[in-house]
Amino acid sequence: MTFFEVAAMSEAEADIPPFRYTAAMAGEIETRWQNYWDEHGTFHAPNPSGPLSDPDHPRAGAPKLYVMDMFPYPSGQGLHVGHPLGYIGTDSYTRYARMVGYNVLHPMGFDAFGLPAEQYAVQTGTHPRKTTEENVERYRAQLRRLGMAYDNRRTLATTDVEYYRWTQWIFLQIFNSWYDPEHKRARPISALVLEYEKGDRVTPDNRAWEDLTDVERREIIDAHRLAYVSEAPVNWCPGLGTVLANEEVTPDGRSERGNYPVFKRSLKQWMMRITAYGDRLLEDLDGLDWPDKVKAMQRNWIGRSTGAHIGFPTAAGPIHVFTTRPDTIFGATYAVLAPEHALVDELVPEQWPAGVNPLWTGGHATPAEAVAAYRAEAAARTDAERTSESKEKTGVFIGVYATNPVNDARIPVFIADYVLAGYGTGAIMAVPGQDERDWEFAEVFELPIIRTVQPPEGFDGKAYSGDGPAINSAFLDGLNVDDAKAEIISWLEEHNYGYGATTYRLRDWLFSRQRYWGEPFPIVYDESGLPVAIPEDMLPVELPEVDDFSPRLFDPDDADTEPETPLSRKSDWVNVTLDLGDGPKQYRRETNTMPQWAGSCWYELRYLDPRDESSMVDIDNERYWMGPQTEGDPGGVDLYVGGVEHAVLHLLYARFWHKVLYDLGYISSSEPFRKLFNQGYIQAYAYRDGRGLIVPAEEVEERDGGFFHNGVPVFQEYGKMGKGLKNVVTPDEMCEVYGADTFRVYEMSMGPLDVSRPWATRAVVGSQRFLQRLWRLVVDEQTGESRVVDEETDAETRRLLHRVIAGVRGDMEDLHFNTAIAKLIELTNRATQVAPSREVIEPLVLMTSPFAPHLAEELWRKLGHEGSIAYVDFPTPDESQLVAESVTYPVQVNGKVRARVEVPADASEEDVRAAALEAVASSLGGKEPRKVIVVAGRMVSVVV
RNA sequence: GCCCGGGUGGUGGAAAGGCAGACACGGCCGCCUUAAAAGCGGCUGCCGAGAGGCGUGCGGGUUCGAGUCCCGCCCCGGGCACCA
Repeated sequence: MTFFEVAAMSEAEADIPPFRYTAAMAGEIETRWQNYWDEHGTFHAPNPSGPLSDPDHPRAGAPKLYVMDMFPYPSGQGLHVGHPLGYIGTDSYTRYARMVGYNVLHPMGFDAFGLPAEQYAVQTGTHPRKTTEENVERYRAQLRRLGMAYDNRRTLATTDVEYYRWTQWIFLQIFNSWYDPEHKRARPISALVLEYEKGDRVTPDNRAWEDLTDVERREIIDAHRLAYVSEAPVNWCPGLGTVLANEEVTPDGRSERGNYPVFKRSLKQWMMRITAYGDRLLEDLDGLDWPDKVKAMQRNWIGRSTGAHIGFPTAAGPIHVFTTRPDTIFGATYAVLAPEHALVDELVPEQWPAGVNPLWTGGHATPAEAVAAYRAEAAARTDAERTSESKEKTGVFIGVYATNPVNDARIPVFIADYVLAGYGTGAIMAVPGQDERDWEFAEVFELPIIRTVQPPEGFDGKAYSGDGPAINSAFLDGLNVDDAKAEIISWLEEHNYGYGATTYRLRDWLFSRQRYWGEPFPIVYDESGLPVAIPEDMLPVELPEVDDFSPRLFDPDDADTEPETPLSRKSDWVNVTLDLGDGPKQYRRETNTMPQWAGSCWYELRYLDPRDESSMVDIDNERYWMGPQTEGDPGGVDLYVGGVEHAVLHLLYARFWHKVLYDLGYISSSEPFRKLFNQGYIQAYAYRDGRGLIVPAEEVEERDGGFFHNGVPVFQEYGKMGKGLKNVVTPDEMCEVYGADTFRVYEMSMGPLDVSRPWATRAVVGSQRFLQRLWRLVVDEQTGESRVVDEETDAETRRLLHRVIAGVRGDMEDLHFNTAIAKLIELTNRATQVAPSREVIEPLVLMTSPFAPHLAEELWRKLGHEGSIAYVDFPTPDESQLVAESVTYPVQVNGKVRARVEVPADASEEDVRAAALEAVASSLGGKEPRKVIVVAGRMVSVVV
């Protein structure tokens, strides 16, 4: 028998009073109130205008509060108790906010495109839409059972045709825009066309615009679009049959999903020009109320570095390097290209130059052989080997010398795998004196080392990368690093050797996937092979029915394969006749679909105005809920709660789309999420037997400090809740055995919302006892009648009541739900010891309602009120009750507490001092105190 | 290696520089009960019979007073990592 069966049985068989707050009683109350809320639309939030406006709503025109959770992907497993932690947190917080007067918007939706439904479809033939919709319904039912106060009119799933219609519409806005670096914002592509037409902008080859063919013009324009097709190296994953974004590839070169090998291949794919927004995505982080950790991760991912591009002349043309330390150029004693660098083949000479150091040639007869051998060696090395810390620097001389433009020094050119093809220009000037990696390389290959920054006195390291005066650097000597940088950059620009530059680690976002279950692109191709946008009035482009949902899959290790999309096999859909303005013509549809991130890039906007059929969102509604509140405020959702795992991917993409829509004037906020909060995770113990097999966690007993399964010792481990570890506990089981309110209170009282913690079913009973005591304060368990009396409570209880009110309010504002609940328990425990006075019980019920809403509604009724508790004013503390009548001062002698004295709250400092000294007289042993410190209201400290 | 978090009873966790361990789980004792469960009440950081002493990862420091602030370490978790 499982824990839950035992618990359910003992309850059923127990001889309990007829009106006790049991799980069965809770279940009945909870269902009844969930129905009431639905029928009355209790949690509908009024918009200022449009179909969702409601001037008669109790919060119409009130200050607004927009709180959102990261919506879930509805998996086939349903929710476990870890999932709703954040949801219960935001639900409790928003229920509180509603009671203190806010017009609260708190919606919920589903991120429903994605791989699992598609993979299930491939295996079983079930349409992913069917699986997805069933899973969404299951999630909805589970969340409803927990009493979530969502505005259900605003719910959405990214797979709804009416939703992805607008996802496609946004794609078209991005496609039809370009980034104007002069105005530092996106502008309509038509403005760019106009510039070319007027001759304000020159074409790449300087020909006049009117002399270009239509196709040539389109190619020029397409090259500026924020969404564009490019033939570029992408991450091709044969095992998944699709390409992946950089963010979806792990550092060891495998797919984040499925852990298949990923290969760099040049393929034609859709890209989003997120790099154009690099500066703004970086700088605007400063104005966001986000965890520093997440900001740091985004900064790191964007990876902006400023420096210079510098040309180092060679016989075959200049080598362009990027450096963040142009000030050290006098110390550049060699140059390095990435092994794959395109210039290498052009540079390599027939013969080694005379007198070459044999160490540099790798023992090869000619430079060409040395290069080929090194390339083969580098390609065979895994990434892990390549970057392993202990690895000695490798490389090979390619037989040519470049010229250092500042002093005409002849410097050898190497290829080495410590220079990456994908960053900067794929080439560096090596300055061993100031760069640790270059120093190591220089030691291996016996290259000269010249310091150009004076290290501080006593510096005994090798490369010195800190600040200091320049040395050995001609006209830079004596300048500090920053000044030397500025000086050398203007010198380089003046002499045409280089220019100041900024590079980013951030790459453009690979936006197409070779999958079925995603948004189709609103794009067709004409006879020129160039993309043509589907007009907005022809949206949505619906996902067609197909027989085979899978892309073509390959041997995961076979890099030499080509993607084939599921939609491409549907030729009657791919080849289409459309009238796009110049009469019916034949077109070929785009057969890629959008990545799963697309739908979650803008859902915060659609919640605002889900029924708007003429626009994505009405800007008046957007301005009310998300607009900037003060000068310099970026606007956005007031509180966005979710896991830290989305720190880079989702949050960076969503910010990017939001900024494009802002630039184009569709919305008033420049950031989607003003405040971000990362909730912790609930994990659980799992158990393995002697053979290493997982046993069901709920069947394990703990005794004598050990764990046993059917009497056999097992070993405890800790991890994510999941089928694999056989340690899943579901909210449905919790509702069954304890009721939703108990479950909610338990999750909120376990600890602070942002801390991860282990699940402990057996501890849930503490929350149930709390709610049962609260219930008993109001309801006679034998008769079901109210026990509450109208007499005032005693003075001490009254002071506690107001202290609790003040404390709970503060805790709620700070999302400190665990301490708020502790205070409510304290008040409840006090209230059970005195007469059940309405003066105490009503505010107690109100304060408990954000956490245990069904129970609170029920008790509010029993206290004689009508309607819902949802919009009743939250209790306000009586300030006069917050000052105690008397204060107990601990008295310290030399830092140790030796006595306590109770004095009237208004006692003077002298009186407190006198009382304290008298109380510790014996501890002083007749010695005269050297110093007596009285901290008003706190304590007395005596020093002898 | 670098950048963030975090180390408090048997457990989850509380503590504007001011009584360390609120609240809860578990444990022990008691009431109720033929009995058990539920419920209710009491005790529960460690050492000590007690008086008392010791206690917030370790070592220093500032302070009348440090879990909290400063310096140097150790351990755990997360992120990044040859990014020029």
